[in-house]
Amino acid sequence: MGPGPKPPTDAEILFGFFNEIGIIAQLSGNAFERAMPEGMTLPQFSVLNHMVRLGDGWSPLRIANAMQVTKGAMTNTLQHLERKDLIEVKPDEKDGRAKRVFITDAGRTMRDQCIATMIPYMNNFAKSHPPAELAAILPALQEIRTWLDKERE
Amino acid sequence: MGPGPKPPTDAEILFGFFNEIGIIAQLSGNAFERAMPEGMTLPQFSVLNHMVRLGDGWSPLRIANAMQVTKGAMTNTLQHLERKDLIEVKPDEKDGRAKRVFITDAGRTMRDQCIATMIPYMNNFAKSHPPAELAAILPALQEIRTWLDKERE
DNA sequence: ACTATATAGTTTAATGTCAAACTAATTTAA
DNA sequence: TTAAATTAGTTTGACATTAAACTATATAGT
Repeated sequence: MGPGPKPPTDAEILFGFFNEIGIIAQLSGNAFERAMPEGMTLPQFSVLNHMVRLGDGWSPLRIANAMQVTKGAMTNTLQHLERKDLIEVKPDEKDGRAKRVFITDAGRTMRDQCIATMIPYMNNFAKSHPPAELAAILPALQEIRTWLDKERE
Repeated sequence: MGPGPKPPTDAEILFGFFNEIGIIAQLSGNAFERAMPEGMTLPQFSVLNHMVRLGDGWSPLRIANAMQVTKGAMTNTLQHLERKDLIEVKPDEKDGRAKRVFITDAGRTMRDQCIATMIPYMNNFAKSHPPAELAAILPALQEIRTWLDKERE
C-alpha cells in the first residue's frame, strides 16, 4: 500500500471547522425560521426571548451588545418588532440620548408561540443527538465565542 | 446549602447550543472578512476556494448545492465575482439551460491572497486553540450538519 | 409529434449584517 | 463656563440570505 492522502494542515482544519460552524448556523437558523410563526425571524425571536429571560427595560445598545451585533443591526430588528407591536420603545428618563425597550403582552405571547413551534423540531433533533452530547462540546464553543468577542476589540 | 439553580431543560441546552453556533459563525465570518482584501466576502472566497480545491467548470446549481445555499444566492455571488473578473461564466455546450463556471488567473491570485491574509489570524487563534482540539469536535459538527441537510428535504 | 413536467438560472421582495457617516445629548477637561 | 470628546441611536450603502415567481430549455409520456 502506498502512502494515504496527506493529512490536512492546521490552517485547513481551522478553516474546515469554521466552515462547518457557518453551515450549521445557516441550516439551523433557517429550520427554526421555517418552523416559527409567519414573519418571525431568529433575531426577532432572540430579542423577545432575551427580554423574557433576563427582564426588559434595557437600552438598545445593551441588547445589541448582549446579542453581539452592531447597534445599527439592533435598530433594524427593534423597528420590525415595534411595527408589529411586540415591543414598546420609550425614552430613558435619566438620559436624553438613550431609550428603553419593553416587551408587550403580544410580544410575550409571540415568544411562547415561537417556542411551542420549535419544540417538535428540537425533539426530533434530540432523538439522534442527545442533549448530553451537545452539552459536552458546549464549553469549547463558549470558549471560542469568548475569544472571538474579546479579539474583536 | 439550599438547592442550586435549576438545571437547564433539554430544549434550553439545544437552543443554547445553536445560539452559540450562530454567534461564532457571525463573529468568525466577520473577522475573516475584515482580514481579507477589500471588497472580498466569505461567500465569494468560498466559491474561489472551492474551485481551486475541487476543480472548476461546475454548474452554478452544483456549486450552490455544495455550499448549501439556494441557487438565487449563488447567482448573486457569481455575479459579484464575474464583475471583478475573478471567474468566467460560459454556456454549457451540452445543455442550453445550464452554465459552467471557471476561475480566472486573477481569481486564483485573489484566492491565494485571501489565504495569505488569513494565516496570521489563524495562527493567533491556534495559539490558544490547538487544531487537535477542534479536530476532536469536528466529527460531531459534521454529523449535525449532515442531519440538518438531510432534514431540509 | 405534442403536451406536460422537470430542471437551470434569474429576478424580486423581505429580512439580516456590517462599517461608516451623521445627529443629538452627556461628560470631561481646560 | 465653555470647548472637546464620548456615547446612544439612526441612516446609508454594500453585501448576504430565503422563498416564490418567472423564463427558457430539456425530458417524459401519451
